[in-house]
Amino acid sequence: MALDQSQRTFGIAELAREFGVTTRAIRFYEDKGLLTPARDGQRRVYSARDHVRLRLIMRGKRLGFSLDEIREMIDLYDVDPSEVSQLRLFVDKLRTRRRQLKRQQDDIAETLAELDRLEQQSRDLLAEREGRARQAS
Amino acid sequence: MALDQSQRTFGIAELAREFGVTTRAIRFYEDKGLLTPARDGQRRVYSARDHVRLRLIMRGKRLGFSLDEIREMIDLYDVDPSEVSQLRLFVDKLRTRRRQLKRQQDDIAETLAELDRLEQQSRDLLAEREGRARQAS
DNA sequence: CGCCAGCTTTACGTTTACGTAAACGTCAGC
DNA sequence: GCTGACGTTTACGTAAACGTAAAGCTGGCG
Repeated sequence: MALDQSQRTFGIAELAREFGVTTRAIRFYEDKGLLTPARDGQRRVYSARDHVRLRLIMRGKRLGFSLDEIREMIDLYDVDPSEVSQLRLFVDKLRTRRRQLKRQQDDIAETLAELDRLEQQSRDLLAEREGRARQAS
Repeated sequence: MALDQSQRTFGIAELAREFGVTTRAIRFYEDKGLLTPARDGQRRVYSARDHVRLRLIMRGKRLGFSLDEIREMIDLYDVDPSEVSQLRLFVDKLRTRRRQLKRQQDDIAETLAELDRLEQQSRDLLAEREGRARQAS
């Protein structure tokens, strides 16, 4: 019952610093419906929920999703479970997203394997040159 | 010594069909230096190497990389191992790319975990409603 | 020969995701 | 009461990744 951390609010510059984006970007996300901060006069006040959402946005961006796709994903967290038909559609979206992410996992695995191969190759080459350099000295 | 599959060539429309992109996109990748097809008169002729490169391009796109980044990654396969300093720089790029990919792995793992949670939640809700529906009948 | 399918170049248009500048409000501190 | 830090809206600019005509070559087929 003490001070509840989840009740904190944030300023726009504060969020910008924490997540390494510009305030312009944060306002842009609001325009696109990804964030809906409260107002104190005309200043934006961000809740803990907005904070979470911004984290989700950044994660989505790192995965290469468009802001539209990210909004879809974020909105999944706020789905209203009252309508069954909506719930089925919701589960369907989950599946689609899951397939996409699994494909990304596979793509990453392949790429990492190739990077390993390339690194081993160049490591060998460097060692070989080191060896020859020692021979020549 | 029989017919070597790796010596095949491809037309632009053929590649477009196989990878599900437009010919416009393929030409665009050429403009950006990602592909360098040979010419037969003024027609483009794509080698097996170009075919591989296009596959790498598509994979990079699925991972959300920009064409510039993809070109950097692709060029890693063609690095000239003659200069040691270049080789060290090369290894450095490998590390950078690897870190980025590992971060993506983590992001995907987190997201998939949340999707699991959401799906379980909605599954429970649907089951509950099914139960109530049976009760009511 | 005409014509179509498939390729070519050139060039302007479009969407996404912000950057950047202008012009103004507001509050703390000297 | 002015300055400076921080915030606001409005609006034009821009880079990336193509889309979409427009207009022309070119090989084969009936």
